[in-house]
Amino acid sequence: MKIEEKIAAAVSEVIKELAGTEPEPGKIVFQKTRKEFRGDLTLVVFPFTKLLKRSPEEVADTIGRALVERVEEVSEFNSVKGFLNMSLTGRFWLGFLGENMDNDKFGYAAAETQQPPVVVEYSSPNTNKPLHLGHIRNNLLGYSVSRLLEASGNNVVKVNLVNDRGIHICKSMLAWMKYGKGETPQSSGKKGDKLVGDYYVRFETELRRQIAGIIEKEDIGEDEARKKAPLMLEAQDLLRRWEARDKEVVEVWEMMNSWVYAGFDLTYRRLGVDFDKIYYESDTYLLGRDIVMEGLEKGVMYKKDDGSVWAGLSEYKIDDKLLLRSDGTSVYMTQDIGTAQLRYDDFTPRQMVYVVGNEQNHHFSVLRKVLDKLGKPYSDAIYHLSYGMVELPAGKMKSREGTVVDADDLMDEMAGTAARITEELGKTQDFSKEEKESLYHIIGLGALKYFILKVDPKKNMLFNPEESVDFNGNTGPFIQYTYARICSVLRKAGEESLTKAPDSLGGAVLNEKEKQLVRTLYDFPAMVREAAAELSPARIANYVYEVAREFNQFYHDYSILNEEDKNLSDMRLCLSSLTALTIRNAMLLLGIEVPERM
RNA sequence: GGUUCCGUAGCUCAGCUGGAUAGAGCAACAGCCUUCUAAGCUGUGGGUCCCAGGUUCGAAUCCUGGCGGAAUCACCA
Repeated sequence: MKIEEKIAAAVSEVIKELAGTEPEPGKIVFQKTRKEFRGDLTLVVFPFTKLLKRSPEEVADTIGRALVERVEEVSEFNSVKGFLNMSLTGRFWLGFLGENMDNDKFGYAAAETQQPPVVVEYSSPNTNKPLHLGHIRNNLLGYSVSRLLEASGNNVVKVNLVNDRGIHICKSMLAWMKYGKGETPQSSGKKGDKLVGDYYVRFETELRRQIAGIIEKEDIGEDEARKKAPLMLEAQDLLRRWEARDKEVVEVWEMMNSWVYAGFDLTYRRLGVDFDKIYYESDTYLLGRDIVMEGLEKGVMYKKDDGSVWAGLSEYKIDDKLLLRSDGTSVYMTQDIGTAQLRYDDFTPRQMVYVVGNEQNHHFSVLRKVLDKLGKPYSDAIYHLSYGMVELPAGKMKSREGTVVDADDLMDEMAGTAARITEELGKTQDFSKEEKESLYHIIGLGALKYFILKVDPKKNMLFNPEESVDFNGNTGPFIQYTYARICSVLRKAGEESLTKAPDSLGGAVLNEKEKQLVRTLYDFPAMVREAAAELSPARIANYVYEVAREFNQFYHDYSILNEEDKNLSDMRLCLSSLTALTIRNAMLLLGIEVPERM
């Protein structure tokens, strides 16, 4: 039983004896005692003053006295204006330390294998352009949330839904067919996704030229001109040929997509994310159409005179949603209906998490309602993890203005900065070339990932390419550095004294700083559960920063290896060891590696 | 216009289901390396928690109404 539960039970007991009735269980909540007061746990007693008909001070004192008497782990208490601060015994904290210092999985719960899984969809790229900063936030969130769910005992299936068909794909295909002269990644040395992206840009450039010409000649609006532009008509024709399985078109499509996938694979690998299953829209969009047709037969959807099929949503006070165009082709919503069904058939998950930007909030709320109308049992299992935009100092990223921050370029820059700073500090003089490269990658990505994940997912965030590459303060490298420092101490201490250490724990007394650190480490398992429940890596990021900061204070103030009292020295080694484990495990939940030297 | 989200120090962000005097980092200034890694530590200055009501013993946090910003409401994805 956790100590909080034990104390809560005792509090409940005391109140029952005095007042005759037990307080509601939810009213007994503990918080960490604030630094300026003495104690480890604080109970707010205001909720009980009415029940006991006494002043907050009296209530706090009464409960405090009873707890010291009845709960052996509670050593003393003080009360300030209705706040009951209690201290736990050194024995309790040292016991916690000894039990966990060797626990590689500290903070992680074992998977409940019987439970149906949670499916997490993330990344979901289009195959017409390379990944950029926005995708990075998506990928990091999706990966981290998956790890969080795993660490709190869930079975998790990570899936990617690749949007590999549609008019946008046809645009880059068309440009390549018209202007490409057979260029391939091999012939040009370009990364496949970059090459295809270049042709997408080329299409847009040529298209704009045509539109401008049409507007000038015919004096019509831009939207109208766009519809008439020959390139646009050709792209639409290409889509129709693709849907008709035209051999030539399908070949080009397969070839260009394979280039893109090779490019994505490299980016994913560098980013450190992966998937258990990849869905392709080209495989699933027809299923959605079938389901919609079923809905039509059952009468939950309706057909307009022009042949288009709609879901009526007036009962939810929102506009009806088109599900099939008048020409019978499907839209984005149709396809998502299909993939939801497929996912349900594949895994019967208890929850389906979609990591998708907040610009699609409306889309997902409609998706749930449509699935509900269709009578699908999994409509409630759909959860849209909606995250905010990544903005640049100049505002939103715009491909037209060339302000898109490319994922590969960004990772290169981060590693480059890591290399420059590390060399300046002279930290890697005895590193081999491979070791250096690996380290700079770890630090550069650590900085990037931490920077992005420490922000609450639902908030928009600002990314300043000039300033964001900070390695001091509340940053990934700071936390990695703390870890490397601890490793250095542990290396010097050697294996033997560390394994012997728990035996001598009994003889040590924790000072305030040490106790504060242990207290923070103690919170880690609960923190993982909370972060998983909220699907918020930011909680872990901010927590692990606090751990690192507290350790550095302790490290600065007290000597570990040069402490003469052997009991103290050993205890501090244990404390350092558990701190390192906590930092490592927390960072791994964020998808961030930690180096043993830096 | 409807809906949803956001608004906390000069800047970037924390602040858990309501709890004590609202916290970090960056930037500025002042200190600390013959001692386990100074990517560190310590200190100083910096706040109308957007505004106004309400609920409560207690509100940055919950409710209502404003103001400001973002997203969305496509036979786009």
